[in-house]
Amino acid sequence: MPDNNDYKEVLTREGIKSTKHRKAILEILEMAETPLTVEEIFLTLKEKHASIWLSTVYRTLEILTSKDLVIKSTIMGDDKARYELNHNEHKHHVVCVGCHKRISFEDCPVNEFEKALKERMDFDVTAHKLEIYGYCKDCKFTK
Amino acid sequence: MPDNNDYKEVLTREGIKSTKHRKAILEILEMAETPLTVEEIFLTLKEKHASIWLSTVYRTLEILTSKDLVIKSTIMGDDKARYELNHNEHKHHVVCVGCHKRISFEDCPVNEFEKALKERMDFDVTAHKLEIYGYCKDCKFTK
DNA sequence: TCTCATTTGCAAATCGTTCGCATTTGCGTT
DNA sequence: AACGCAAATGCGAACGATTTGCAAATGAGA
Ligand SMILES: [Mn+2]
Ligand SMILES: [Mn+2]
Ligand SMILES: [Zn+2]
Ligand SMILES: [Zn+2]
Repeated sequence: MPDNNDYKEVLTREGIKSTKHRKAILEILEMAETPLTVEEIFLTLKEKHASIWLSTVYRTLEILTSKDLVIKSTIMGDDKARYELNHNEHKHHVVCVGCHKRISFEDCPVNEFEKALKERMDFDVTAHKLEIYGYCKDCKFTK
Repeated sequence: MPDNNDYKEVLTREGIKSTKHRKAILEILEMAETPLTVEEIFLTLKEKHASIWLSTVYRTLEILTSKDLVIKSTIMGDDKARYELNHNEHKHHVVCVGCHKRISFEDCPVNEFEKALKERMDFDVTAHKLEIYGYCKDCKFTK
């Protein structure tokens, strides 16, 4: 749980200004245990009596994403984007379609496969997106 | 390349009416070699001098998707949905971020992994989404 | 402290998608 | 073949997430 100064350093390193909004948004993402929507972040800021505009939240998340400090994603059948802090770990999620719980895992089965793609079709992989859907142990009986 | 009657049969089997719009859209998806956006489908219909409204294309694709005749998807960093015929094969795509070429593959590395999830966290998998990004052999030198 | 590019406030626009409602059409029944 | 009705479509307006334009405020180096 870094304090404000840590974020200031991070932002400066990326060549962008350290502002109160940017630090506040990074803090909120740090606290979150699941990826948040723009609106969720916006409302959390409001709860903390911050005076901020929705478009500023959008612009902030956009630049933080471009600097790879934040990861943007969208889950199946959901129109709004979600954002989470980039901890630079390679992980994916299992999503319960019953209760919308998200459980992450780090032993990605795709890594190995990518090497084969390089061989097979001379394709240089730079990223991949994987998400698994189904019913968690609490929801399996209600499906 | 089925003729109109084949689609009529399919639509009837799903309990929905066989209309000229629905058959035309299924035909367009049949011809396509990549998933199409709603607008692309709409414009193709217009080229064929069809008199149809955009909202009808949306509604048609929605019902065809709900009947599992069509698959809806969105690719990273793209706001519009894309649709393709469901051939009931388990496949994924490698997408070139240079030229947007899509190459499908069927030897999915996730299938095995899903069994492990069942053991590890008692999670019943119903689906998964996997997409791999990078540079194809024609684009690797221009990146 | 001064300067200037960057960031934000604020409001309006954009754009893919959905909705409402009147009219038309497909299809099972007479 | 004509009939009746639920389903599908025409048409336009609304919606909701996101983007954009521009003037005012602010952070960071000189
Ligand atoms: Mn992975
Ligand atoms: Mn798969
Ligand atoms: Zn669950
Ligand atoms: Zn390419």
